[in-house]
Amino acid sequence: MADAYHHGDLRRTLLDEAAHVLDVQGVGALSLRDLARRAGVSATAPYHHFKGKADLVTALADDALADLDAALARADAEAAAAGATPGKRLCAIGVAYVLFAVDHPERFRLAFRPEMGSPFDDMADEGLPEDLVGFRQLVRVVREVEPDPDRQAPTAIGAWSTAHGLAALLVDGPLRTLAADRDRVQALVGAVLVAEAPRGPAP
Amino acid sequence: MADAYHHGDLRRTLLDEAAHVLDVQGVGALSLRDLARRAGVSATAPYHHFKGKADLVTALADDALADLDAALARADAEAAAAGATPGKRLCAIGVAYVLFAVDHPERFRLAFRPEMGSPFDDMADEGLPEDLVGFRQLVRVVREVEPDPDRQAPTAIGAWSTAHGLAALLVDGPLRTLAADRDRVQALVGAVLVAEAPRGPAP
DNA sequence: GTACCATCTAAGCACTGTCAAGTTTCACCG
DNA sequence: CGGTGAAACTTGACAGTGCTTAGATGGTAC
Repeated sequence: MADAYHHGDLRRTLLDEAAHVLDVQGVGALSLRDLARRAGVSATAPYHHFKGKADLVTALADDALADLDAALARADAEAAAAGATPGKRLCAIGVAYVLFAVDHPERFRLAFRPEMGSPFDDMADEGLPEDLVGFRQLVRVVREVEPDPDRQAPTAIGAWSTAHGLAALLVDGPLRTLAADRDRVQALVGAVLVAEAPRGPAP
Repeated sequence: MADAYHHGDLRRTLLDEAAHVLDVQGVGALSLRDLARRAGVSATAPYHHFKGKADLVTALADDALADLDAALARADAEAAAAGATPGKRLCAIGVAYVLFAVDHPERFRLAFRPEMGSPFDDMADEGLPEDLVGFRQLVRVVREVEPDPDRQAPTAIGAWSTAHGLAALLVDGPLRTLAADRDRVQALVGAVLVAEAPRGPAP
């Protein structure tokens, strides 16, 4: 079955191996040949499953974005189950966003790094790929927090921007030294999100 | 003077050429050998001015960050000269931040991309390299907007996060399609920054 | 004038992504 | 059961990369 030829599911194996390399060594360490070696196949075997390196990396980025998305959806669902107000749910999503970035910096980076193709390349007119549950929930929650329809878009983009920016500054920017201390990160995220929260109906 | 040997200022030439390649072809297209070729020197000449590729790219990232910083400082100075309130100045800095990212996406990306070394590697305890004028001005303006000392840090980080996040989403994220339309970007930035502005003393 | 030293060159290694052509194996159809 | 076509994989090769080691060059200070 896994007898050299007809490996079984080489595509999946390559992606899994790539995810592992990504997490422990970073994007720069990704090499098709190395991945092939790890999977026990020849150097050119991956070309039967991906158009090239860029294609593989894009698939990996898709997975990474899906992971982030799942984390957001989970956080919102938990908050909702606990009976949180829309404001608190928005906050929970933001915290989950930043914590995901801090916990999986390489995955987070890759999701938003289009140097060889990006998950956002195929976008609907609405501005979001269809299958991003967590983000759709964000938009929905914003709609509850912000009653004025004209201000919903800026509010949603603003909330996302703040969370994303904070995550980026913690992962790649000048706040990097803080990222090691998870408790401090959580406190900081809370403080920032509260300070920047939209002025919707009080919680 | 520029007679093959003792090129004159190879280091500067290489960085300039690199900046050009960066702007028109992206980080991925940067290659030491190519840069050497463009400068008309042998493939290994750059190694007498940089420890390696990572070192050159880091220097380039430093330059990029300095450019961004200068843009911020300029924007704030102009706003201040026009007699803007602290709130408006903060907004002007934010707009300048996002517009810089949209106008020079590759430079912006590189400044916050530590794959081969980052401008933030040598950081003071305060959390910022000393020579970042624009950012120091940001902090100063925040101090005027937010009187409560305990909330100044979160407010400053929040403002920075929002601007940075919005910039990142416009450059690398799902808002990429908007980035082409500069007017729309400007409007969006205004709307978002107003929505997320700290609730300091009214303007 | 000569010794020094920063600057540059030349040759070579190990590695990469990718292409072209050949080989193996499986699934299906008579 | 035997054959056939296609998918999965291999071999071999090419151009390009970063980087190291060893040598050539030329301005500068004694």
